[in-house]
Amino acid sequence: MSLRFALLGLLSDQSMSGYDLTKRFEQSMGNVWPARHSQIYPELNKLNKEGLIEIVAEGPRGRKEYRATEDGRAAVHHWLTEIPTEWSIRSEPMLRSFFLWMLSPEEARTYLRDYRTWFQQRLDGYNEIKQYWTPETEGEKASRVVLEAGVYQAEAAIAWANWALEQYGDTRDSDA
Amino acid sequence: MSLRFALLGLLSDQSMSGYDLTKRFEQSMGNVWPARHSQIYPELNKLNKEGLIEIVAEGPRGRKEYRATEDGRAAVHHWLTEIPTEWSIRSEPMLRSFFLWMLSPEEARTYLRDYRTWFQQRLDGYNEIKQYWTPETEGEKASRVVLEAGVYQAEAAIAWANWALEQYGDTRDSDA
DNA sequence: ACTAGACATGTACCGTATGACATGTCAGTA
DNA sequence: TACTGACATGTCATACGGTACATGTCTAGT
Repeated sequence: MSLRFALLGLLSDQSMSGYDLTKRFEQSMGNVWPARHSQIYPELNKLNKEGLIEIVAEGPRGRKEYRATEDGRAAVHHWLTEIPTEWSIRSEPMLRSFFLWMLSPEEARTYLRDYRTWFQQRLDGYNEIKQYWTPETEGEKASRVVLEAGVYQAEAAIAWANWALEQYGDTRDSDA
Repeated sequence: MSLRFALLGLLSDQSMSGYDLTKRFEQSMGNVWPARHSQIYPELNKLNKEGLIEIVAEGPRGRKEYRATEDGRAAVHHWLTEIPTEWSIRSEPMLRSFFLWMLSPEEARTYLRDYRTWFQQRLDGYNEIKQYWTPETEGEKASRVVLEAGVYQAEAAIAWANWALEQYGDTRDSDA
C-alpha cells in the first residue's frame, strides 16, 4: 500500500510525470522506499482510473503529467492519521552485520569500513544538498526535515561503525 | 534472497526449528528483516532439499531441528564477501515523514511524538537486554554488536524527532 | 475429564517488487 | 545525415511477502 501513498503524496505537492517520479525514487525517496518505473507506471494508471490522480498536461514523447485530486489528497491524509504505521524497517546492511562472526576479522573490518564509507558519502551528499538547495514548495520544506533525519541516521551509522571496528580489532580511525 | 541467508546464518550458529526461527524473527531479527512462519517453513524445506541445511533432531509435535551444513556456511560466506550489499533500506516511518506537510501542525506533532515514543521504547528494550543478557555463542556476540547499532539508531531517531518537533512548533521536550 | 494456551508445521491466495523485454521520440553533436 | 544519450512509457514472468486458512500435539491448570 505504501507505494500508492508515496506517489499520491508527491503528486499532492507538485505535478509530475512517471518519468519524473522515477527519478525521485532514484534519489531522495528511494533512500526510504525504493521503487522502479515498472512498478510506478502501472500504479499511476490505477490511481488515475480510481480518480485519485488526474492528468494535467501532456508533453512530447507521450509524457503525461499528473497531479493528485482532492480525493487523492484526502486518501493520503487518511493514511497518515488513521492507518497504523508499520514501524519495523528492512535493512540488508544490518542483517549482514548479524553474521560478521562468520568472517575473518579482516573480512569483517572490510565490511564495516565499506559500511562507514557508504554512510559517509550519504552524509557528504546530504550536506551538499543542505548548502545549495532552497526548498520552495511545502513538500520540499518537509523533505528538508526528512533530509535532516538522514543526517542524524548517517552520523549514528558512522559512529556505530567506528565503535564496531574497534570491537573487531581495528586500529585506524578513518578511511577514504 | 536475503531471507535464505538470514536462516542459513542463524543455523550456522545454533541448531533450531522453524518455530524457534520464527520467534527469532519476531524479536531481534525482525527489527532489520521481518519474516513470518509462512515464509520461513517453505524456505527451510527448500534449503534442506538443496543440502544447505540438515535435520539434526526431531522432537514432539513434528518438531524438526535444523543446522547449516558446510555448504550452507560457505553460501553465507560467499554472500557476505562476494555479493554486493543492497544499501538502501525500506522505512515506512521515514516515508510518512515526507508528507507531514499535508497534516495540521498538531497532527504532525502527534505523529512525531508517536515516532519518538516508539524508538524510546526500543531503546529501553535494548538497554534492558544489554543489562541482563550475556552472549554465549559467536553468533550471539555478533548480535550484541548489532544491538549496539540499534541503540545508536534509536538515539539518533529520538534526537531527530525532538528537532523535528521544534520545527513543527512543539514547546514541550518529552512525553510518556 | 476438560480446556486453554503454547508448541509446531504446513498451504493457498493475493498483492508487491524486480529484472528483462519492448518500443519509440527528441535534442545535440559529429 | 547518422548517431548517441536522455526522455518517456509500457508489459511480462518470476519471485518475494503477508494474511488467512488448516491441522494437530503437548502441558499445565481447573
